Amino acid sequence: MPPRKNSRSHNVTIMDVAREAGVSPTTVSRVLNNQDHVRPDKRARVLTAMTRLGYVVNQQARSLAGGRSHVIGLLVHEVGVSYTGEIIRGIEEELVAAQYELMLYTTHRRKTKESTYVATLTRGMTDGLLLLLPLNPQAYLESLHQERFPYVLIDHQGTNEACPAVAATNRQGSYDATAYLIELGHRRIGFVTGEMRLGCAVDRLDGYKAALADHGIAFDPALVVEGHFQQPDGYAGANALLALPDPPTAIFASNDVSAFGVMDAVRDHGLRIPEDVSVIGFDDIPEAAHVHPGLTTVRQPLEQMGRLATRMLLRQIKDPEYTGERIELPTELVIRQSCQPPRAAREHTTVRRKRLK
Amino acid sequence: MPPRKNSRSHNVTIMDVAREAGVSPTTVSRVLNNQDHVRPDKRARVLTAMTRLGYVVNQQARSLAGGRSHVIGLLVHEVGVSYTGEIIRGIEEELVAAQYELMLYTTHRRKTKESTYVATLTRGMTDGLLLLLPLNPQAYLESLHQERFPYVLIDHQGTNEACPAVAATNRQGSYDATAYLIELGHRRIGFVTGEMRLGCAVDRLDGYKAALADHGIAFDPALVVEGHFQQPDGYAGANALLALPDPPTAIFASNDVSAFGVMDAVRDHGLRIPEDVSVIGFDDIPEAAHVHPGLTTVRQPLEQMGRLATRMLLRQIKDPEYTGERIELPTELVIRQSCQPPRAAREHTTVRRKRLK
DNA sequence: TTGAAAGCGCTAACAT
DNA sequence: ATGTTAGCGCTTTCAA
Repeated sequence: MPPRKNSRSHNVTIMDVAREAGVSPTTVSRVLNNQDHVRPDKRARVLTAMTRLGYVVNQQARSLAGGRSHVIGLLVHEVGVSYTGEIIRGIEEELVAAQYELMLYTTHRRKTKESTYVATLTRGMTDGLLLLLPLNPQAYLESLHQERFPYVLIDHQGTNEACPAVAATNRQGSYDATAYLIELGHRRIGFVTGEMRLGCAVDRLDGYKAALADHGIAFDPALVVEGHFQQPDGYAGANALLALPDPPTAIFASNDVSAFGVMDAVRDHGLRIPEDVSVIGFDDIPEAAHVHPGLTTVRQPLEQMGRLATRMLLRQIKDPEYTGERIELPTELVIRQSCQPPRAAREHTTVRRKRLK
Repeated sequence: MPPRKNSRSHNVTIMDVAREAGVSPTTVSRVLNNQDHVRPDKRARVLTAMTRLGYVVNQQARSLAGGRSHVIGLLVHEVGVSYTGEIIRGIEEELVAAQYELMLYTTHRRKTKESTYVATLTRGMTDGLLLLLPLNPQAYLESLHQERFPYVLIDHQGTNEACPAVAATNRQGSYDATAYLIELGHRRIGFVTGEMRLGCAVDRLDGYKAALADHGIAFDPALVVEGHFQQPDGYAGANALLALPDPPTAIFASNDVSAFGVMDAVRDHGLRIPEDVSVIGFDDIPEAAHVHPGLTTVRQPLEQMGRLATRMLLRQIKDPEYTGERIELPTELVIRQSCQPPRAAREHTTVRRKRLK
């Protein structure tokens, strides 16, 4: 049996490559790192030797010697949801291009105090950190900032600090969705909030209120129910909304997942979507297109957010001068089949049409 | 400004700890690795020194020196779906206990040939690999096996090789679900398959057929439609099934996600669940409980599968003699609200009841 | 443009 | 039970 890998067996090292190519290990290292001061022909010889020998760089040694680890960490709250999946897809794409690997950390994993946690993360294992929608990033940020460790916040703009982050135009997106509903003729629009400790949830509620105000519709607190971005929240919220003496003709859920809950509740009330109640979501996760009727929603460019954040992080890693920036990507209203004018407006339209004839 | 971490700044090393504790670096290393032959009092002194100095182990150095990297890799086909999320949850739990980190690899990321890919994975970065439902694991397995690199297959039993794997009793689970439907009185049961290149999909179809046969119901190929575990497959499949001259009274989807598609289709036909059509799924992902009506399904212990696989992998890493095993975890029928006896049977029951009176 | 040499922080023989 | 020593594979001064 061949010796087990990772034991004391001999791997192909830059020494071997150097010998094969007739150069020094240093030169091989230079080629490896795409540095200058290597004559093209030597570079070529090194490259050939590498492929011939099947050389694979040892990241451990590389980073131990003071180079980069070529690994970035992703601190994520919840894996296994489309929202996260889409963002990771974007991250991975950039990482492949940059020859980087991804270390996955879930926030709920440890009970140890944050400082130690971050210390572990930053201690050589990774060159930088991507923080995906952390509930309370302050704990990490402080330590990260102090150590001048590269990081980028994804979809988190609620903090006052001027830290590197990429998010979407939550307020505007929410405004657009609400305005769309209003323009369809809806006047009583229910709203299911997201986790209000999150900036994006607050922004979405703000956008809703702003659109109402701009269209001269009084804000009715009774039409707002609190949720936490989960499907059951949408279900419960819509049930409450539909039980109102004067129920809404449309319901806006702060994310697609809770919109699915809303759809279930509407149907459980024996009502149809969109004939009886219009439903609109936020995010445009893949399921939004797969559900029936197709969910009209506000598209967040999740994948692109992941990409941009990664690019920003990578740039920080390469260039210590660059400290990142705050980017807001535009949202976009994706119209599918879950919304239409309310009954009253439709009848009105019919009447008008008849008159026109 | 403090120097940027990971640059040439001085980190606390075992040398520092050794000095502080008045022992040799080796002893510190022994404490670090929970090895024997260290007197309790010295161990205590080392531990104190560590916390006092805020020592954090450097994994890179550790694995470079021939020890373990304390990282395992997870090769996953699709992140961002509950199925994967649940399994990862289980993996993480075990990893935390073992002080291991998780490296995430997605199968679609690279176009480079598999051998190089695996070489990269196995080259020191990770101590072992978890393969989550790879479509064609052969490419990896061969190389892995050859290098005697620790790995465990999760939810993949279709290969003939006797390789370490943990899966669920797909065939039995499917049998149970079908039998349940039959016992409710259903005779025409539609079946939406999964991705048939996957062993688990084949097993589930087998279980369906076996249950039919055992209950003296002829297998009708017209009642089986092919899918790929996706929601639109369930939708299309159910549409086809319901358009049949003699449509099924119940539909069994090979996984919950496609069952959601089935539910949509049933409702789009103006039919109710479970009054008109019963629907049953497979997996028991969290959404199955959040949907309305609650989806009756076959529970796969996903989280536990992740845990067991991880434990098996960790054991392989620690003990080179142990080469792993094949484990099948039992599935369990979770009854919610999406199934009930078919109309005919219900009427029949009513009649019988009346007679009994 | 190239190479020699000195570590990075740790583990693992091999002493003792 | 503990310490000494020699690397692991690479990057990085520094010198040529």
